[in-house]
Amino acid sequence: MSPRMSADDRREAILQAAILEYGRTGTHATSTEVIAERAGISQPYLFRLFGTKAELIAAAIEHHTDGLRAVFREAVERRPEDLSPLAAMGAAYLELLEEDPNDLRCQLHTWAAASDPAIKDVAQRTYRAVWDEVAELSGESAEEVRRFMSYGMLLTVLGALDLPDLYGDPLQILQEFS
Amino acid sequence: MSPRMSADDRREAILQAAILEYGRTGTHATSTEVIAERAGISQPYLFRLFGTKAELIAAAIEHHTDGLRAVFREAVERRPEDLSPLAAMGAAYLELLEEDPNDLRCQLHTWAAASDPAIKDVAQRTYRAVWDEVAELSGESAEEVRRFMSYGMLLTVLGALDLPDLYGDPLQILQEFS
DNA sequence: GAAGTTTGTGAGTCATCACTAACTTATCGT
DNA sequence: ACGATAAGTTAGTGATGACTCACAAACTTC
Repeated sequence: MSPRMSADDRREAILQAAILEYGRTGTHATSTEVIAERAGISQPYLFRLFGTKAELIAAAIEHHTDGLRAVFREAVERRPEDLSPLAAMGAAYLELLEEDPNDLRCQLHTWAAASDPAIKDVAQRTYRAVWDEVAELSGESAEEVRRFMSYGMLLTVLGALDLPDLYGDPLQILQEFS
Repeated sequence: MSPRMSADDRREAILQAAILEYGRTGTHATSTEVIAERAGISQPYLFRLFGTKAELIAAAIEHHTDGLRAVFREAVERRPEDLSPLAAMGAAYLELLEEDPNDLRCQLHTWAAASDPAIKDVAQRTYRAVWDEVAELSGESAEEVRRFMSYGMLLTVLGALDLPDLYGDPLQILQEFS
């Protein structure tokens, strides 16, 4: 009757659905029901594939971070010659934010939920992974990387709050890294 | 039998309890039950005083922001002569973070939950209030204020994630604002 | 000291949610 | 064709949580 999928493909579909809903509402306000619905399966099957909700969320966070790192890598690889790696990553991040404000809200939810032991580990690991990736791709000093990350945090928060006017002119900020 | 309190005092006590629990676990993972328990009253009475959970949380957020702004104001007023207002506020923020990491996590939860219409308004208003307060107390340019806020965001996130090593030497950062 | 007001509680309701058990149905190797 | 396995569902269960109702006990006022 219904078209079937390999378990791996289905897991992938579920992760995408989970990231979407997680970005909108965070761990505790997101039911496994709505994730399953968005993924096009019944809710019990989700538990068969991921065991518990906590494991699903952890996997979704990890998956989301992988995506972000890939975006950074591609941005640096495909940047025009006159652009610094940091400026390229900054521009890519800005684009992500404009495309879908809920996507980057995933990170905010993860950081906030880091006091929950079920999240803390993934939260720390993924954040450090992004930081390290930025450091490596840019090749800049620790201070410069920190400055970049701090503007990233600001952007993320202002994006989540929908207060773009406080950010002033994004392009001006980007130029600081070029 | 039990010692009584004026409704206003009780409201204040509940708000403090709410802030504490909210900082630990966020809106949806915090039950009105545990807030009531911490405030020393029954859970139904909490609803009598605040109407709904959403209103209670909104009030708690507002209250928490008032506290933060007061800390900034006092830090600036009582600073030694050779310290800039921004450096004084930065030092005060660092102290807050060391005293109680959960306290500043309130903000993270609020920003993340801003996609919820019940929170969005308070989230925007309180964030802008802090920003404006910093701008006014410091008297610095928009760019400098933004730089300060961005380091604040970074600090908040690293504090919540318990990754102090990524912050490098906090004092070095503070000197950038002196 | 009684009437009225304010502070408070105990017991319950209804919805939601993470998770399970038992049962189908498609797909694939042989 | 057929048995095995992998993909999927329906119908629950027990716990929790926001919120209500009816009632009790403390202050206040005259």
